[in-house]
Amino acid sequence: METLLAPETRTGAPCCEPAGGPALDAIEAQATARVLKALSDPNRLRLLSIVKSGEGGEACVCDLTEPLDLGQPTVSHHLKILVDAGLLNREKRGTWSYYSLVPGALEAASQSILAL
Amino acid sequence: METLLAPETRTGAPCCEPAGGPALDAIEAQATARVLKALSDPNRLRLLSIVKSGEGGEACVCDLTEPLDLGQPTVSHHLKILVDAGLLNREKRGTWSYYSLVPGALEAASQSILAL
DNA sequence: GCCATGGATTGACATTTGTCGATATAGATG
DNA sequence: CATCTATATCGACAAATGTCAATCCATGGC
Repeated sequence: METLLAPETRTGAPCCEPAGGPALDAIEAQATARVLKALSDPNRLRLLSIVKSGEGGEACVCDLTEPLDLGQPTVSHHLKILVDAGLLNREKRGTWSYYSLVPGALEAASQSILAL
Repeated sequence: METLLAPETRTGAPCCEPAGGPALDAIEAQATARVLKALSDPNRLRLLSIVKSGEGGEACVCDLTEPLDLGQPTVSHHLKILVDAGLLNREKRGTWSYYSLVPGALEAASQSILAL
């Protein structure tokens, strides 16, 4: 369940690969696609957005169910997908589960597109 | 690394909402998800990568079928999805169809993640 | 005109995905 | 303990997705 996205499987360089690099192989493509697939649903994008703009950068499920107009099990399911993709963090405090962005995860996903 | 270049699809404000900006609405989320969904398949990522690193930034279907180990109809299908998403351009020259990246499209997709 | 070739389209099929209702679990509260 | 509340998980189901084989459409060469 450790599906954290590989930060720089491409090159050792931290950024800015020049044009003309070799095309990605099947393994890299699959890893990148796994994260982008988690981002490819409108409701999950809204979840991330709400969490990001939430108080203290976090939100609990009860804050997320109503604005999306989805059932609680469905929201929980989407949140699990985002956690599994390494994009969200879950912290349980009392009865509530608080979700927050994994620092740098969205930036890494963004970079993976530019690195094509 | 501020959320720059939020296109005018966002709010009336031109740019740079502070951290507490409003979350995306359903319409924006759907539009962003449509592009990211096109990017959420490993074979399509490889197609984009091969096209990008191809001679003159373009490639025809015959160049793409073999490295992906997929049938020609399947490759054509994926290419259509990428064209429909506004990521690839198709130009027919003679018998061949040449595909090339739409300038700025990948950068825009990348930004749409940061703009969450 | 006829045929070969590159590519798009169609139809079918198995797999995955998004959603919901029902149920289970875990912490708080009486 | 009994119960309520917030979440997670399970089972089901319709819809979407990725793939292939077969077929159709253009274009170029004879």
